[in-house]
Amino acid sequence: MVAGKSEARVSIKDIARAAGVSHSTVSRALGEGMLVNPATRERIKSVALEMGYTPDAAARSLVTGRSRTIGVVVATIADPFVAEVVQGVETTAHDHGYTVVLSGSGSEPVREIAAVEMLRSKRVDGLIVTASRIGALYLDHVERLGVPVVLINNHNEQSGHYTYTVTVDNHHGGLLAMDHLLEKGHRRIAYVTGPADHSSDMERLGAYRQALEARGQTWEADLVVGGDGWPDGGRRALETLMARTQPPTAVFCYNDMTAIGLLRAAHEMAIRVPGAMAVVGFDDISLAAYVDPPLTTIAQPKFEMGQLAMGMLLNLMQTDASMTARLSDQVVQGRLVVRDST
Amino acid sequence: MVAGKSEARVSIKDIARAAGVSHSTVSRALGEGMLVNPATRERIKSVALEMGYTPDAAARSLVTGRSRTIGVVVATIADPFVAEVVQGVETTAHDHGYTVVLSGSGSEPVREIAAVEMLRSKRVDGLIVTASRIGALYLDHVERLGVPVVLINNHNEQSGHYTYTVTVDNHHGGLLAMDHLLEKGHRRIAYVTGPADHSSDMERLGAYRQALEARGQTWEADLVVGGDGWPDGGRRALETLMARTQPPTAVFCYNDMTAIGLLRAAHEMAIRVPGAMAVVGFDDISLAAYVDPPLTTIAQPKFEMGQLAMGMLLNLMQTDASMTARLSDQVVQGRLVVRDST
DNA sequence: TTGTAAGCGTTATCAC
DNA sequence: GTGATAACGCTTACAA
Repeated sequence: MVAGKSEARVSIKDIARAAGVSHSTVSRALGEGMLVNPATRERIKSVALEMGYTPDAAARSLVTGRSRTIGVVVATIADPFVAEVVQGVETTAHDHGYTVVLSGSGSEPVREIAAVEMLRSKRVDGLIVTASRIGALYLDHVERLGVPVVLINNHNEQSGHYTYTVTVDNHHGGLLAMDHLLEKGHRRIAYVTGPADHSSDMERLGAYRQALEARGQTWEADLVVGGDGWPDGGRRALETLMARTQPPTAVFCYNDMTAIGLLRAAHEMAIRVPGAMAVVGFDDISLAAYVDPPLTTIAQPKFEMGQLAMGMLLNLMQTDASMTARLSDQVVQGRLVVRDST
Repeated sequence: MVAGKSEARVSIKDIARAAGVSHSTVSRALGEGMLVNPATRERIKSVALEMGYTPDAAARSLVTGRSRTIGVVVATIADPFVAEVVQGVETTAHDHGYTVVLSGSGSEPVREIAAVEMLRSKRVDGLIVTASRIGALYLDHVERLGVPVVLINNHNEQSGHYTYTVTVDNHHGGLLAMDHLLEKGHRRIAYVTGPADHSSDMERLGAYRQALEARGQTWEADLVVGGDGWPDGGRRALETLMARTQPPTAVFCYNDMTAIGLLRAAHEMAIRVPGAMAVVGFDDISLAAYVDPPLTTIAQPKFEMGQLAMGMLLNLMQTDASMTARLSDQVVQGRLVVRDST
C-alpha cells in the first residue's frame, strides 16, 4: 500500500510540468519514432515511470481515430471449440498490442445487434466473428461498422470489401472421416447434422454424400438426422437412428459435442462402440480423448485458426483501406485422429 | 449496401447542423434525464437515427472519466469452468450496458502484468479476476488501478479497500464429497490436488482431512498426491496411487478435469469404476455427465457466480468510492451431484 | 530540437 | 429550453 497509490490520474501535462518541458515534448518522447533529444527523452521517460504514468487510451483513440481494440463475437464462450479459437485470437491480439472485447450473442439476433452497436460505439478497429449463423441482415449490420471483419468457419455469402474468412476445409475433413469409416468396411453410415443453416454443417454433409456416391452408394434420407451441435442433440439422434428399420453401423457426427452425447446414449442403450456402432466426430476438442471410448475425430487447428484470423485482421487493419488488394480467404486442413471409437 | 454506408463518422455536431440546433442541445436530447423541448427532442432523435449516429465511447469516456468497460482476467478461457463463469459475467455486463475486455494470462506473471497495464490504459471501471494464483505482487499491481476488483474463487489475503470475492464454499463442498464417499463405506480415500498454492485447493484438502479426522481416521500423506487441475495430472496421480502398497478404494479430485483424466487412466489400467475405485470431482463442468462412467461431483453454480461477481462489481462501481460500507464477500454453496462414478 | 495551438467528440457549466 | 464555451488527455501540424 505504501506510496504510489496516487489518487489522481497522472497525465502528460503533469509530467511536462515535473520535467520542465511542454506536454507535446512529453508526447514525442514517449512515442516511438519521433525526434527528441536523447537526453531529455530519457529524463522524461524516467519521470513518467516515477509518476506511474499510463497513457489514456480514450484520449489517444479520440485523436488518432484508432482504438487498438478488436471485437470478438461468439455465440457462446462456453463452447469448447469457440473457447480455444478465442484463446488463439486473444494471444495474438495481445502480442500486437491489441485489446479484445468479448461479446456473446447466445445466437439471439437481438443480442447480436446490440453487441454490434456497442462495438460500433467503442470504435473497434476490426471484428472477428464465430457466431454460428451469420444472417445476411446481421452481416449488413456488421459491414456498416466500416471496419475489416474476419469470419471463422462461416461462408462469406455476401462478398463485401471488408469481410474475409478463415475456415477449416469442411469438405476435405468430411471426406477424411467418411473414407476412414468406409475403409473400416462400414456401408450403412449415418450423419448427424449440426445447427440448421450453418455452412460448415452443409459442407460436411456434402462430403458425406459425395463419399457415399463415390462408392456407388446412394445416400438415404433416413440416415441423415438432425442434431444441434450439443450432446443432447447427439443423444436424440441415436434414438432416432436406432428406431430405423435398418440402423446404421457407423455414424459421422457434425461435431465432437454431438458425438459425445451420442456415445453416452449408446452406452446407455448397451450398444457397443465401436463393435456395434462406430462413431467419428469433428473438432477434436480437448475432452474428445477422455470420453469412453476415446473419440476418433477430425482435428481442427483451433488455436492456430484464432491466430490466423487475428493475423489477417492485423493485415487488414494496417493496410490502407483504399488498397483493396483482396487478401485471400484462408482455408486450413483438418486431420484425422484415430482413437477407439472406430 | 444501398445507402447508409456513409464513410465519414457522424458526430453530434453533424446532427446539430442538420437539425438546426446547437450541439449541446443534441447532447441533451439524446441523453436521458435532461430537460429539452419534447418536440425538438423527437426531431433530433429522428435525425440522429436517420444519419446513423452512434455515440463515440472514447469521447464520452474522456469527459465522464468512466469507460463503461470492465476487465476480465483469466488464466485461460479454454478452461471449461472459467468459460462458464465468464459467460455469466458477460451476460450480466451487457445487460447493464457494460463492455467486457478479456485478458488471458496463461498464468504467466509477465503477461499478467502486461494485461493489467493494458486495462489500466483502457481505464476500465472495474475488474474481475479468475486467474488461478493471485500473488501478492500481482494484487498490489491490480490495486493500483484504483478500481474495484472482484476475485472469483480466490482468497483475498490482502484486504484492500477495493477487492472483494465470490467463492464457492470449498470446505462445505469438500465435506459433501467426503461424506458421500464415507457413507458409501470407503475408508481409504485419496485426494488429488490442484495447481499449487491455489486457495481453493487448500480448502478442499482441508475438508478432506477434517472429514477423515471426524471419523477418527488420520489422513495419510501417501494418499494425497499432486495434480495440476488438468486431465494429465489426474492420470499421473492414479498411477502414483496404484503404486502405493495399499492403494485407495476411492479418490476425491480437486476438479472435474483431474477426475476425468483419472477416470480414463483407470479405464486403461482396467480398474473398474466405481467397483474397484470410486471417484468424485468438483465443478460439474458440462462434460462431467458424458464421460464413462458419468462423474459424481460437487456442482458449482458457475454461471451464477459470474452473474454474482458482475453484480457486486456494478454495486461497487456506482457506489461512491468514499462510501466504504464494506460489502460482504459472497460465498455460494456447492451441491453434490451423484452420478455413476461412486 | 522544442513549444504553441488546434482539434478529436463528448459532457458540463454557465449565461441568456 | 437553448446556445456558447470550456474542459477531458492526447497527437500533430506549424512555428520558433
